[in-house]
Amino acid sequence: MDKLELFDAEKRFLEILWAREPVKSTELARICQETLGWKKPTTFNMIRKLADKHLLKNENATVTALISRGDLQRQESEALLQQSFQGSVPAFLAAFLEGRRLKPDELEALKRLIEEAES
Amino acid sequence: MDKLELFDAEKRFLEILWAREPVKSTELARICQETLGWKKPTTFNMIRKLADKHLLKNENATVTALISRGDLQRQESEALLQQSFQGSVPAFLAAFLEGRRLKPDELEALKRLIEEAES
DNA sequence: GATACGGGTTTGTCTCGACAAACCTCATGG
DNA sequence: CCATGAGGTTTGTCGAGACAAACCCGTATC
Repeated sequence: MDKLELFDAEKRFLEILWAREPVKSTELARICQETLGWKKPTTFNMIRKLADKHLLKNENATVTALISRGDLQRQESEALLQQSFQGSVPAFLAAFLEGRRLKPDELEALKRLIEEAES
Repeated sequence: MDKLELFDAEKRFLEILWAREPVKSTELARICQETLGWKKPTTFNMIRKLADKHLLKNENATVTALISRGDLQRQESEALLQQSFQGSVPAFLAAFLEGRRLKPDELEALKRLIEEAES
Protein backbone atom coordinates (compact mmCIF):
# COMPACT_ATOMS: atom_id res chain seq x y z
CA MET A 1 0.00 0.00 0.00
CA ASP A 2 1.64 3.24 -1.10
CA LYS A 3 1.35 6.62 0.45
CA LEU A 4 -2.30 7.02 1.22
CA GLU A 5 -3.79 10.31 2.18
CA LEU A 6 -7.54 10.54 2.07
CA PHE A 7 -9.44 13.74 2.34
CA ASP A 8 -12.71 14.17 4.09
CA ALA A 9 -14.90 14.11 1.04
CA GLU A 10 -13.14 11.01 -0.19
CA LYS A 11 -13.84 9.18 3.02
CA ARG A 12 -17.48 10.15 3.04
CA PHE A 13 -17.76 8.92 -0.51
CA LEU A 14 -16.03 5.63 0.22
CA GLU A 15 -18.36 4.95 3.12
CA ILE A 16 -21.24 5.18 0.71
CA LEU A 17 -19.50 2.99 -1.81
CA TRP A 18 -18.65 0.30 0.71
CA ALA A 19 -22.24 0.19 1.83
CA ARG A 20 -23.50 -0.51 -1.70
CA GLU A 21 -20.82 -1.91 -3.94
CA PRO A 22 -20.74 -3.12 -6.58
CA VAL A 23 -22.97 -0.36 -7.87
CA LYS A 24 -23.59 1.38 -11.19
CA SER A 25 -21.98 4.76 -11.50
CA THR A 26 -25.24 6.54 -12.20
CA GLU A 27 -26.82 4.87 -9.20
CA LEU A 28 -23.91 6.14 -7.16
CA ALA A 29 -24.46 9.62 -8.54
CA ARG A 30 -28.08 9.43 -7.45
CA ILE A 31 -27.22 8.30 -3.95
CA CYS A 32 -24.60 11.00 -3.54
CA GLN A 33 -27.12 13.52 -4.77
CA GLU A 34 -29.45 12.47 -1.99
CA THR A 35 -27.09 11.88 0.88
CA LEU A 36 -24.32 14.39 0.19
CA GLY A 37 -26.10 16.89 -2.02
CA TRP A 38 -23.59 16.37 -4.81
CA LYS A 39 -24.36 17.06 -8.44
CA LYS A 40 -23.54 14.45 -11.04
CA PRO A 41 -20.13 15.80 -12.12
CA THR A 42 -18.95 15.92 -8.53
CA THR A 43 -19.59 12.23 -8.12
CA PHE A 44 -17.96 11.34 -11.42
CA ASN A 45 -14.96 13.49 -10.65
CA MET A 46 -14.63 11.69 -7.35
CA ILE A 47 -14.89 8.33 -9.05
CA ARG A 48 -12.16 9.22 -11.49
CA LYS A 49 -9.90 10.67 -8.85
CA LEU A 50 -10.14 7.58 -6.68
CA ALA A 51 -9.71 5.37 -9.71
CA ASP A 52 -6.49 7.23 -10.48
CA LYS A 53 -5.36 6.42 -6.96
CA HIS A 54 -6.27 2.77 -7.52
CA LEU A 55 -8.72 2.82 -4.67
CA LEU A 56 -11.61 1.73 -6.86
CA LYS A 57 -12.32 0.78 -10.41
CA ASN A 58 -15.07 1.83 -12.75
CA GLU A 59 -15.59 -0.81 -15.41
CA ASN A 60 -18.60 -1.10 -17.65
CA ALA A 61 -20.25 1.62 -15.63
CA THR A 62 -19.94 -0.45 -12.49
CA VAL A 63 -17.94 0.83 -9.57
CA THR A 64 -16.10 -1.50 -7.23
CA ALA A 65 -13.80 -0.66 -4.36
CA LEU A 66 -10.24 -1.90 -4.55
CA ILE A 67 -9.56 -1.11 -0.92
CA SER A 68 -11.59 -2.51 1.94
CA ARG A 69 -12.91 -0.56 4.86
CA GLY A 70 -10.69 -2.63 7.10
CA ASP A 71 -7.62 -1.82 5.06
CA LEU A 72 -8.28 1.86 5.37
CA GLN A 73 -8.92 1.59 9.10
CA ARG A 74 -5.66 -0.26 9.61
CA GLN A 75 -3.80 2.20 7.48
CA GLU A 76 -5.18 5.15 9.43
CA SER A 77 -4.48 3.50 12.75
CA GLU A 78 -0.90 2.87 11.73
CA ALA A 79 -0.55 6.48 10.67
CA LEU A 80 -1.84 7.78 13.98
CA LEU A 81 0.36 5.40 15.91
CA GLN A 82 3.44 6.38 13.99
CA GLN A 83 2.77 10.06 14.16
CA SER A 84 1.78 10.35 17.79
CA PHE A 85 3.10 7.29 19.59
CA GLN A 86 6.27 6.29 17.75
CA GLY A 87 4.38 3.25 16.52
CA SER A 88 3.92 1.81 19.98
CA VAL A 89 0.58 0.20 20.76
CA PRO A 90 1.21 0.17 24.51
CA ALA A 91 1.98 3.88 24.41
CA PHE A 92 -1.30 4.43 22.64
CA LEU A 93 -3.25 2.44 25.19
CA ALA A 94 -1.49 4.12 28.08
CA ALA A 95 -2.28 7.59 26.81
CA PHE A 96 -5.79 6.50 26.21
CA LEU A 97 -6.34 5.11 29.69
CA GLU A 98 -5.45 8.43 31.23
CA GLY A 99 -8.46 9.96 29.60
CA ARG A 100 -11.05 7.28 29.87
CA ARG A 101 -11.65 4.12 31.85
CA LEU A 102 -12.53 0.95 30.03
CA LYS A 103 -15.57 -1.08 30.86
CA PRO A 104 -15.07 -4.58 32.31
CA ASP A 105 -16.22 -6.29 29.14
CA GLU A 106 -13.79 -4.20 27.12
CA LEU A 107 -10.98 -5.25 29.40
CA GLU A 108 -11.99 -8.86 29.01
CA ALA A 109 -12.05 -8.52 25.25
CA LEU A 110 -8.60 -6.99 25.28
CA LYS A 111 -7.23 -9.80 27.42
CA ARG A 112 -8.58 -12.38 25.03
CA LEU A 113 -7.08 -10.60 22.04
CA ILE A 114 -3.70 -10.49 23.71
CA GLU A 115 -3.82 -14.16 24.62
CA GLU A 116 -4.60 -15.03 21.04
CA ALA A 117 -1.80 -12.82 19.80
CA GLU A 118 0.63 -14.64 22.05
CA SER A 119 0.12 -17.98 20.39
CA MET B 1 -12.23 20.45 25.27
CA ASP B 2 -14.26 21.89 22.41
CA LYS B 3 -14.18 20.91 18.81
CA LEU B 4 -10.53 20.60 17.95
CA GLU B 5 -9.30 20.28 14.44
CA LEU B 6 -5.63 20.82 13.92
CA PHE B 7 -4.03 21.21 10.56
CA ASP B 8 -0.68 19.84 9.62
CA ALA B 9 1.26 23.05 9.95
CA GLU B 10 -0.30 23.65 13.34
CA LYS B 11 0.84 20.28 14.60
CA ARG B 12 4.35 20.73 13.32
CA PHE B 13 4.47 24.07 15.06
CA LEU B 14 3.13 22.72 18.33
CA GLU B 15 5.74 19.97 18.36
CA ILE B 16 8.39 22.65 18.28
CA LEU B 17 6.67 24.66 20.97
CA TRP B 18 6.30 21.70 23.30
CA ALA B 19 9.98 20.90 22.93
CA ARG B 20 10.99 24.38 24.07
CA GLU B 21 8.30 26.14 26.00
CA PRO B 22 8.15 28.53 27.62
CA VAL B 23 9.98 30.41 24.93
CA LYS B 24 10.21 33.98 23.68
CA SER B 25 8.24 34.63 20.53
CA THR B 26 11.24 35.86 18.59
CA GLU B 27 13.21 32.83 19.64
CA LEU B 28 10.34 30.73 18.31
CA ALA B 29 10.45 32.66 15.06
CA ARG B 30 14.14 31.91 14.77
CA ILE B 31 13.66 28.20 15.41
CA CYS B 32 10.82 27.97 12.90
CA GLN B 33 12.99 29.77 10.40
CA GLU B 34 15.64 27.10 10.81
CA THR B 35 13.56 23.97 11.14
CA LEU B 36 10.52 24.78 9.03
CA GLY B 37 11.86 27.46 6.76
CA TRP B 38 9.22 29.91 7.90
CA LYS B 39 9.62 33.65 7.72
CA LYS B 40 8.86 35.73 10.77
CA PRO B 41 5.29 36.71 9.92
CA THR B 42 4.38 33.09 9.33
CA THR B 43 5.38 32.19 12.84
CA PHE B 44 3.61 35.16 14.37
CA ASN B 45 0.48 34.47 12.38
CA MET B 46 0.57 30.92 13.67
CA ILE B 47 1.02 32.12 17.23
CA ARG B 48 -1.95 34.43 16.95
CA LYS B 49 -4.14 31.81 15.31
CA LEU B 50 -3.43 29.25 17.99
CA ALA B 51 -3.89 31.88 20.67
CA ASP B 52 -7.32 32.62 19.23
CA LYS B 53 -8.09 28.94 19.56
CA HIS B 54 -6.89 29.03 23.17
CA LEU B 55 -4.22 26.45 22.48
CA LEU B 56 -1.44 28.69 23.64
CA LYS B 57 -0.88 32.14 25.08
CA ASN B 58 1.56 34.83 24.18
CA GLU B 59 2.15 37.09 27.15
CA ASN B 60 5.00 39.53 27.55
CA ALA B 61 6.53 38.09 24.42
CA THR B 62 6.65 34.66 26.00
CA VAL B 63 4.75 31.81 24.44
CA THR B 64 3.31 28.99 26.51
CA ALA B 65 1.17 26.09 25.41
CA LEU B 66 -2.25 25.76 26.97
CA ILE B 67 -2.71 22.24 25.72
CA SER B 68 -0.30 19.43 26.45
CA ARG B 69 1.06 16.98 23.96
CA GLY B 70 -0.72 14.22 25.83
CA ASP B 71 -4.03 16.05 25.65
CA LEU B 72 -3.73 16.35 21.91
CA GLN B 73 -2.74 12.72 21.51
CA ARG B 74 -5.69 11.58 23.56
CA GLN B 75 -8.02 13.83 21.64
CA GLU B 76 -6.78 12.51 18.31
CA SER B 77 -6.95 8.94 19.47
CA GLU B 78 -10.51 9.44 20.60
CA ALA B 79 -11.40 10.95 17.25
CA LEU B 80 -9.94 8.07 15.31
CA LEU B 81 -11.62 5.55 17.57
CA GLN B 82 -14.98 7.23 17.22
CA GLN B 83 -14.73 7.67 13.51
CA SER B 84 -13.42 4.27 12.56
CA PHE B 85 -14.17 1.89 15.40
CA GLN B 86 -17.34 3.16 17.02
CA GLY B 87 -15.26 4.16 20.01
CA SER B 88 -14.28 0.60 20.83
CA VAL B 89 -10.71 0.02 21.95
CA PRO B 90 -10.92 -3.76 21.44
CA ALA B 91 -12.15 -3.21 17.90
CA PHE B 92 -9.17 -0.99 17.28
CA LEU B 93 -6.73 -3.53 18.62
CA ALA B 94 -8.37 -6.34 16.69
CA ALA B 95 -8.13 -4.49 13.41
CA PHE B 96 -4.60 -3.61 14.22
CA LEU B 97 -3.51 -7.16 14.96
CA GLU B 98 -4.65 -8.27 11.55
CA GLY B 99 -2.04 -6.11 9.96
CA ARG B 100 0.90 -6.43 12.27
CA ARG B 101 2.10 -8.76 15.00
CA LEU B 102 3.15 -7.36 18.30
CA LYS B 103 6.50 -8.06 19.84
CA PRO B 104 6.61 -10.07 23.08
CA ASP B 105 7.60 -7.07 25.16
CA GLU B 106 4.74 -5.08 23.71
CA LEU B 107 2.35 -7.83 24.67
CA GLU B 108 3.75 -7.86 28.18
CA ALA B 109 3.37 -4.12 28.43
CA LEU B 110 -0.22 -4.35 27.31
CA LYS B 111 -0.98 -7.03 29.88
CA ARG B 112 0.40 -4.91 32.63
CA LEU B 113 -1.64 -1.90 31.52
CA ILE B 114 -4.78 -3.94 31.52
CA GLU B 115 -4.11 -5.35 34.95
CA GLU B 116 -3.62 -1.87 36.31
CA ALA B 117 -6.78 -0.70 34.65
CA GLU B 118 -8.71 -3.45 36.36
CA SER B 119 -7.89 -2.26 39.82
C1' DG C 1 -34.15 12.43 -37.63
C1' DA C 2 -35.53 14.62 -33.27
C1' DT C 3 -35.62 13.51 -28.49
C1' DA C 4 -34.22 11.44 -24.46
C1' DC C 5 -31.28 9.24 -21.44
C1' DG C 6 -27.15 6.69 -19.76
C1' DG C 7 -22.42 7.56 -19.00
C1' DG C 8 -19.36 10.38 -18.81
C1' DT C 9 -15.40 14.94 -19.30
C1' DT C 10 -13.73 19.93 -19.50
C1' DT C 11 -13.24 23.82 -17.37
C1' DG C 12 -14.01 27.18 -14.13
C1' DT C 13 -15.48 29.19 -9.62
C1' DC C 14 -15.14 29.44 -4.60
C1' DT C 15 -13.06 28.72 -0.25
C1' DC C 16 -9.41 28.09 2.79
C1' DG C 17 -5.04 27.08 4.61
C1' DA C 18 0.09 28.23 4.09
C1' DC C 19 3.17 31.57 3.71
C1' DA C 20 5.43 36.29 3.26
C1' DA C 21 6.46 41.47 1.72
C1' DA C 22 5.93 45.51 3.54
C1' DC C 23 4.71 48.12 7.26
C1' DC C 24 4.11 49.62 12.20
C1' DT C 25 5.60 50.90 17.11
C1' DC C 26 8.40 51.39 20.87
C1' DA C 27 12.77 51.12 23.51
C1' DT C 28 17.71 51.51 23.55
C1' DG C 29 22.32 53.48 22.54
C1' DG C 30 25.68 56.00 19.89
C1' DC D 1 18.13 62.62 16.49
C1' DC D 2 18.75 58.70 13.95
C1' DA D 3 19.65 53.80 13.57
C1' DT D 4 18.72 49.38 15.06
C1' DG D 5 16.41 45.54 16.78
C1' DA D 6 12.57 43.36 19.40
C1' DG D 7 7.87 42.39 18.89
C1' DG D 8 4.53 42.43 16.31
C1' DT D 9 0.10 43.20 12.27
C1' DT D 10 -2.07 44.02 7.55
C1' DT D 11 -2.74 42.47 3.40
C1' DG D 12 -2.11 39.77 -0.50
C1' DT D 13 -0.43 35.82 -3.38
C1' DC D 14 -0.51 30.93 -4.30
C1' DG D 15 -2.03 26.23 -4.43
C1' DA D 16 -5.30 22.70 -3.57
C1' DG D 17 -9.53 20.58 -2.66
C1' DA D 18 -14.75 20.75 -3.23
C1' DC D 19 -18.10 21.35 -6.22
C1' DA D 20 -20.83 22.26 -10.62
C1' DA D 21 -22.47 24.43 -15.44
C1' DA D 22 -22.14 23.31 -19.71
C1' DC D 23 -20.82 20.18 -22.98
C1' DC D 24 -19.99 15.57 -25.36
C1' DC D 25 -20.99 10.94 -27.32
C1' DG D 26 -23.47 6.73 -28.17
C1' DT D 27 -27.72 4.21 -28.25
C1' DA D 28 -32.52 3.44 -28.65
C1' DT D 29 -37.10 4.87 -29.14
C1' DC D 30 -40.89 7.38 -31.36
